[in-house]
Amino acid sequence: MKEISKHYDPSETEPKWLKFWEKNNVYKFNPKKDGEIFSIDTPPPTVSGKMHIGHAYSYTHEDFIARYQKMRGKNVLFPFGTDDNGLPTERLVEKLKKVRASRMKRQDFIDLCNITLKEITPDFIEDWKKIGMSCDFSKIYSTIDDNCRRISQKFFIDLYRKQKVYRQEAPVVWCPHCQTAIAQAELEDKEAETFFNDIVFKLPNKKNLTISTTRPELLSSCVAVFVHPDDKRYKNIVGKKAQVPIFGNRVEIMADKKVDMKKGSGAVMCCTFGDKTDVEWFKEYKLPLAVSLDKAGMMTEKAKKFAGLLAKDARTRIIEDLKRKKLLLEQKKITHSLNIHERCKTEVEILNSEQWYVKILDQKKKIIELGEEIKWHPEFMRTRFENWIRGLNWDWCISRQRFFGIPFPVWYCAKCGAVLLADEKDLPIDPLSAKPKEECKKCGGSKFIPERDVMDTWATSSISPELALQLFYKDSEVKKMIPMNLRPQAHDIISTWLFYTVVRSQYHFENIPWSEVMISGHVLDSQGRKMSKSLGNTIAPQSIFEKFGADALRFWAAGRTLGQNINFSEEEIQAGKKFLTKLWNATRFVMMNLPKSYDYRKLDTKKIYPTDKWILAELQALIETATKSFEKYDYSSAKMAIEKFFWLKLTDNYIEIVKNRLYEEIPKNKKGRESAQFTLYSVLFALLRLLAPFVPFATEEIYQTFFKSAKDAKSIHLCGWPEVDERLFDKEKIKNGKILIEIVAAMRKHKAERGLSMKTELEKVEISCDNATKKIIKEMESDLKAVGNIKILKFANSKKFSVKIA
RNA sequence: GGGCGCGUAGCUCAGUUGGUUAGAGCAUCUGUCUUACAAACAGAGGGUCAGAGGUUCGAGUCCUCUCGCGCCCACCA
Repeated sequence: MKEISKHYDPSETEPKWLKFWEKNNVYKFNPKKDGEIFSIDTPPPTVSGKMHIGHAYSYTHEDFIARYQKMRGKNVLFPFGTDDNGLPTERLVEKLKKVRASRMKRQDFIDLCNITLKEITPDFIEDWKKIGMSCDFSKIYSTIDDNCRRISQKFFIDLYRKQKVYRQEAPVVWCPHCQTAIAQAELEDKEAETFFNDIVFKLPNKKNLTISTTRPELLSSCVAVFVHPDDKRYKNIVGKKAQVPIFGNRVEIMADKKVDMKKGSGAVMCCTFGDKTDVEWFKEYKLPLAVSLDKAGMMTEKAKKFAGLLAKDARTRIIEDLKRKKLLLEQKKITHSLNIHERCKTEVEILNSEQWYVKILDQKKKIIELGEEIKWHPEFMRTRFENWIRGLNWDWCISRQRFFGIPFPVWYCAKCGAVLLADEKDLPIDPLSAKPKEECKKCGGSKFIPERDVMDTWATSSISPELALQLFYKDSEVKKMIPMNLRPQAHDIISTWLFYTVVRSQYHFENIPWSEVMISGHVLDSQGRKMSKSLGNTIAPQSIFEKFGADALRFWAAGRTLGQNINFSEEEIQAGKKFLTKLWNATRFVMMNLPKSYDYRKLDTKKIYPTDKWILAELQALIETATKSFEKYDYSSAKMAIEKFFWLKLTDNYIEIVKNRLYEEIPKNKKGRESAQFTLYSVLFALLRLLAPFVPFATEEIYQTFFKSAKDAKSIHLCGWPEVDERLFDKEKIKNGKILIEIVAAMRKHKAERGLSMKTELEKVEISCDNATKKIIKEMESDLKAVGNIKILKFANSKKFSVKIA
């Protein structure tokens, strides 16, 4: 055999096998191929420049499963796509190109987005290949491409026809920075310091009514004052009017149980809109609308002399004004939490505006039930899903007053306002450039106003099963592929992507979108903190590929139970690399001791030595454990079992024990050598296949270098999952191996304690044991004597097992 | 305030339905050039399983409470 390096070098092998897999279509999906289909609704990553370590962590998890299923003989549909429309993409382009969408012509900005995506997407996807994803990369969808626009619009029309989507003017969560409506799921909390201001409202009897507020700038929006119905202090003023300071208008004092008597003065102003309670009161008591903030977060004419100011500045000016007029009694510094927009961290407002909504509030119970039909891994993630649904307060607002997104295929009749939908045959369309082909069905009008809004990015990604399936199936074939087998994703988007997909699937197909979901955790830094750019504790996966290789990274990612967060640790990744070196060297050893073009299938299995039967039994147990674990999506248990077998059983013990049989040149023990050769070869080959889902590059390199002969599968990943050989099935032998290892350990300890070399000859070893144990040891006597270099092996009859060494 | 997860060796984590003396890797210490691997190998030390109570012949594991950490949600006047 030619000289082969003692070290395994991922930087050399990984790019080589990437090319090989692509060239040989190893992961290409053929819908017509035989075998049960296993379909995966791969998360389309949001195009963001570079893959981050969290991606690397959760995408490898799903790849473990995809590769396992493939080796089990399933026809695995593992598609790939990118999510690249909506606000996230707009923000990325604004950052990369240093532009502001709001200051550009609409079409220019859209063009720039498309150009930018073309520039950055290929590099972005490259990292997903580098990490060893076994997706079919030959067909990729992008959520902004023509086909996705078509499907997204088609499904919108479906929602409209099924009356699951409606347009309404109502208070909605609004981001003044992005100048668009957003959904509840896009909110984050932020702790902030502010002042709780005690402000004087005048009562008709000239007495003062103190109102506490953090938002004095909304005074001009005040439409009522509320007190608690049981509050004795205010009993006789309910129904009377209070005068709003500075602005002078009078508003009714009303009683409602939502008021907290203990908070502030126990009297609260209701503005349209300061918070969610204001919205509830507005609706319940049919209060008038008083808008003092515009879509950009600036004061309106309603705020009179404060008009045109930013809310923040208006607050300062109003406070000054109140102070001068002696209408500000006290300012208390408090910390409260407020809602910010997750994309830009701006404090959100509630604004009245016309938006498209998908009905979800009337479906809460149904969606929770659907969640129960899906199998969750881990199970507790379902609770998060249910909690989120129970807490929902708004229907899902899907319209965005933005630019780079999928347009609504809708016009409005200029005369009567009726909605006119585009014809499905014409999709995808942009209502801004296309014109309807018919007249208004309601009034016969022929003038139309196009919808300028675009859809929220989740409105498209929530039909990802269909986007993925359409890469390989016709429109008419999609329905029969639902539910798909698996949705893999991380836990942070249970309330968005996962939830919305269940909703959409129910509306379009009256079915769950997938039968199982697997939810990954996050990567934290070595101290368990969230990784963030501001903390400077992020790790680029690209630097890990370079330093340790993708396999080492994958090995690390397999080390934590599914659903749990993991602390980043370079030492752990180092350990993965060490494992590969060991695997490489163990293989080298085996191959050095095999004849050329060895065919393990030829050996008569009746001639297997007892010691060899032990390791084969261990292998059988391992295959069973690994299979069971993978079926439960518990890849970390599988990995751990494989690792322990390899290191503790195979290399530390079995190989050491049979070495001498292999070294023997004289054919007096030809059978012993052949049995060891057969065992080593078949154990290692099985082990390699068990490891292939975790470390696809290294196992491919080893397979191609040492195992593959002309008639074998062209890749380890096409070799199939190892199976237990019925002829060798004997689990009882595991117990025999335990006895053997115990004796070996005793001899090693004896030598180590005396500082002796492991080669040192032992004059006499005496084993005390019962007759049954003696029989077992006797069977393996020659191996035992050889590994310990024992001159005389003696037995003593005793119920208690012990080893005496002289 | 509610929900979920976590708390096991110095560190990172396993520990299946309760069942001998609680495991692994990293780190530490001692030794070994041993014809796969010295980035290796052999051995050793190291734990009141967060705390308290309970169920049980038996609890890291089941129940109750308390404490600590993390995440999600609510509160936002």
